[in-house]
Amino acid sequence: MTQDPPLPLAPAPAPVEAVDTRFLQSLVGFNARMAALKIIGQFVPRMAQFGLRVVDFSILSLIHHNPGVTSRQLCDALNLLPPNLVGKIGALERRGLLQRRPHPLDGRAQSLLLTAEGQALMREAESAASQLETEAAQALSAAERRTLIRLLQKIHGS
Amino acid sequence: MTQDPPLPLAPAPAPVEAVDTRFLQSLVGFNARMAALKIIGQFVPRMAQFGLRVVDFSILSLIHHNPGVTSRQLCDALNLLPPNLVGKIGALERRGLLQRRPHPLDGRAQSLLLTAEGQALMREAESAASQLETEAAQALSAAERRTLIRLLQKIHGS
DNA sequence: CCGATTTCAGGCAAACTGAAATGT
DNA sequence: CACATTTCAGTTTGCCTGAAATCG
Repeated sequence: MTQDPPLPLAPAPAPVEAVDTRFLQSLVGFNARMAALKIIGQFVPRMAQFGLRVVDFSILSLIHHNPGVTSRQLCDALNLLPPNLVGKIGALERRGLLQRRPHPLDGRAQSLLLTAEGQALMREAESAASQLETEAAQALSAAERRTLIRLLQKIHGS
Repeated sequence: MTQDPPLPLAPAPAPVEAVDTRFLQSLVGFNARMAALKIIGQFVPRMAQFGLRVVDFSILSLIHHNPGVTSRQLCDALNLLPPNLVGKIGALERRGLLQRRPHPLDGRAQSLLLTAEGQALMREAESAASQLETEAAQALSAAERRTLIRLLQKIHGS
């Protein structure tokens, strides 16, 4: 069983001056991922000022605007798995930012809501998020930003 | 040191019927991330048929269209760190999909190019990717898809 | 001598799987 | 009894930092 050494396929690969990314850039998924990484890259240090990760901000924001929401509902809205949410909720509770309460209708579930401290933190954090939004999408006009959000929602909301 | 039991802040949290996600949906980053996750979620099983992860597909696609490209150029184009790329390149080389060659101008770098097997695989994989693209963005017209890609590139290309 | 490219080694955080406890 | 919600334990994966080797 002699194994052939891999044959030289091209005579001599000329150095690549600029990488041609046209095929990948023709895919919506590639562009959406790159754009998300860029914006989130700017988002991370802002939220770090509040001691929050991006996912923590998402969780607290949903609880902020939906007092009494359950863990299951958060998992559905944020595309998280229940075991991953447990630790995050626990950490945020130990920091005194949210509370767990028995659910009024379903004894299995827990109602989540922000403490006064959590509400104060989220007012600042959401203000910072909205401000960052205008900077991150600085390359876009207001109309373009609205169009972009509408088209993105057509994808992940379908 | 008596620790106060967390005060009941709201009288009694009423059950949340539908989660209000309007604030998060006002952020470009949130929508871009959710859309990317949805599309990539459809992308993963397709690429698994070729034994490829999404990042492997991106790497092989760039080498396919840029024979002779270096690892450093791939890292810049795909937002990867060099230590993370080494193992992936090595695995793809052991599978016989690509080759490493000495760079003609820079002795530190390596020229990467696909083997005949790698080229055949990527012809099929890229065809599947293009086909999936039309299905994933089914909710969008051709004009909307072009607009979406253009706006996303305005963000991650700036 | 300094910087860039590639590579390896170790540590850290996040993800999924499986299963148990509780309640519908 | 079947199912849903929450939680815990174990495993795996991936990402990042630090440093070595090679070369410009």
